[in-house]
Amino acid sequence: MKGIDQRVEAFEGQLRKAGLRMTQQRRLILRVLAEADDHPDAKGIFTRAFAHDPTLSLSTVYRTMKVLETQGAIERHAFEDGVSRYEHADQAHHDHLIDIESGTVVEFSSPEIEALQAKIAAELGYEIVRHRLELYGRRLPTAGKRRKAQG
Amino acid sequence: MKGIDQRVEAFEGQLRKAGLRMTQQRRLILRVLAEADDHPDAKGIFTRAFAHDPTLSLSTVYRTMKVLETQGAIERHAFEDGVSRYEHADQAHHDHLIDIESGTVVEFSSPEIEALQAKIAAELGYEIVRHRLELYGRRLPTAGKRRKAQG
DNA sequence: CTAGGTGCAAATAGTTTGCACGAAC
DNA sequence: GTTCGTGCAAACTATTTGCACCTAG
Repeated sequence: MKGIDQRVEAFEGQLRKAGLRMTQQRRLILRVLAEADDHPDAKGIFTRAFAHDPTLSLSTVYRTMKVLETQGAIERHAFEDGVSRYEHADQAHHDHLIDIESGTVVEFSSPEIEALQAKIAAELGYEIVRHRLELYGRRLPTAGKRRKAQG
Repeated sequence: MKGIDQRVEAFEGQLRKAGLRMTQQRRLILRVLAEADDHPDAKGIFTRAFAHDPTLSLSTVYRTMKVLETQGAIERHAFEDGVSRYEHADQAHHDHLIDIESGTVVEFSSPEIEALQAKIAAELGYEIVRHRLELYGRRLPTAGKRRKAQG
């Protein structure tokens, strides 16, 4: 897991490399994204950034998100609630499990599932460009000690 | 695969059982849905139905879709384009592969993937209520003869 | 008859865009 | 000094809703 500052620098590097300007607004939004460990939507990002710069506008957030998505610096997800949610893309690919009661998003990854997806697609005559896998579930009433699946 | 009329009757039965009225508009929308072998959005359904009854309104389509979804008679999907797309639910569960060039939607199902999903969720302490799996791909340049995966 | 359904228009919610001004390079 | 980016307000798209009228049961 990268540190916040490294992540902001990485974002900045991506923008510069693409010949884009590093404005105060973008720097601020980048920092908010780097600090986020959840999947905020545009308004959420705006709210957090607005606290540091009350002149920021929501349009700028949307425009910045679009730029960053194009650069591949962030990923946009559209969960069931209909709004676009974002997360920085400096991490390994993963899918999401959404707690239907609390809205909590848990990340996981499964190479086995990925492999099966590729196989199925190939059988249908397709090559997968990207995919979306979301599990919507309810917390199991367990005694305790569970840990994060990874692998 | 059920016939169109049987499907319309099934829809009608579901509505009646729920104590809801069978109006001309609903009958028409039901027929459009029963005849659809794709995944139309509200406007698409409206357009097809409107051809048979120019007094129909888009609001009625939306309201009807909501009722049908509540009854479990149809399924609503939100693919990447952002709009809600619908399909009748009188078929076995399946997921979708979307051709990113043509927009064509191919259906498939994989018990292996479903099993893995359940396993992963359980490891995270969750029970799956529903899920969403969409593959976005490009057609492979093949010589020919491929068939629908089903397994 | 009368509760539920419909059409229309207006309201929402999320997101995008035109324009004039300001800032990064 | 140019060009790109920003704020604001207005536009847009998908969907929902209030209201008066209509119709299925």
